[in-house]
Amino acid sequence: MPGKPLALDDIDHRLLAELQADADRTLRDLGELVGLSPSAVLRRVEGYKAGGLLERKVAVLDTSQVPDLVLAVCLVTVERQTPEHRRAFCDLLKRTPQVQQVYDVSGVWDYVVILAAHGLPEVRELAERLFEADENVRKLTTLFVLDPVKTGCAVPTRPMEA
Amino acid sequence: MPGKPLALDDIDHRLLAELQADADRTLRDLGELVGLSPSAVLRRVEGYKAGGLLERKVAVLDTSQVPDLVLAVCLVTVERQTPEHRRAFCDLLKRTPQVQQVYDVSGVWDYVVILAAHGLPEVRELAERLFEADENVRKLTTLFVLDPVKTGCAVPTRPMEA
DNA sequence: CTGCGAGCGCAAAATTATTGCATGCCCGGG
DNA sequence: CCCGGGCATGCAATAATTTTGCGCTCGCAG
Repeated sequence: MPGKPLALDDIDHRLLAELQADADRTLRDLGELVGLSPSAVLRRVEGYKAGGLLERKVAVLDTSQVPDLVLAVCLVTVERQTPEHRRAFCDLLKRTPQVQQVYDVSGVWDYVVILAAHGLPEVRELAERLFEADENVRKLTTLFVLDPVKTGCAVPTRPMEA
Repeated sequence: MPGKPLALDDIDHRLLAELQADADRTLRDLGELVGLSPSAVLRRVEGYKAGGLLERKVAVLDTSQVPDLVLAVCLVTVERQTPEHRRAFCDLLKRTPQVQQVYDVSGVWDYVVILAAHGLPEVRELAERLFEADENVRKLTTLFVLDPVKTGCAVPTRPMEA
């Protein structure tokens, strides 16, 4: 359960931006970057974790170094959106390692799913297992990624300055 | 420049999976997890970095904790794909913090772009600045994210077992 | 059979992350 | 205007973790 005071100052914003860009630095380095002592940085970071803002730290691999890796963007339209179906559908996607991201969206499509598989055959198999086998999925459009121009999950913590 | 021997064994795969799930663990913990001493784990991880497989470690924030954060998936179709335009277009996207991901895709659309902005106005402004202002962008479809069901950048390092 | 080369565990050494503590600052209430 | 109390910080001591050196074992090729 989130819900915390959440009052970030300029240093917090800079710290979060740095951590999202590269979380593999020492507290001392981060401290110098934002003008704070190592212990102060640690206490802030611990605060983010405790408050749930900072979810976790993860390693990011270079997709081009993984042999045969194929990325695909799937646009999915379902028949009817029942709560039960939605839960089952999302749970399956969450449990599937090859499913990188899932977004419930508004508009003509209902879901945008990003897959990361090994070779086209695996993409096809996933598409069948996850979508075509689902009675409730009406339409599926798969866009193959030719080039992952930019990747990451960083989000700006404050509005644009301009 | 990548290009390395790249011969991963079972332990490497498990280690990479663990690091992609949570990179904030000690070498000792990781070692116990895969059955290796801390120093052996370190040497492997250093190897991934040196080979370029492991790009970096990043902090992941809980998007629901960032006030007013709006995610959107943009499907972009361009007029003509010239190398110059492509470079300029991609560079601009790479330099824009609110642009989380960019995929060059095959099919009816040319690019899939994921935006993370503060409030709808910012999304609109970004859409104008990044796409509508570009003479070469012919069509833009924006899908607003109602719920980020699953997020992350983890990729499987080996084919499905089944 | 013998000579590498790769990778490992162990233990020492170097760095870092953590914790305790006293101080300075900002506010709200005498 | 002066007086706490809460809060965040720096510093220094302490606890851990990371990093390095070294000797050993295993698999393979000469």
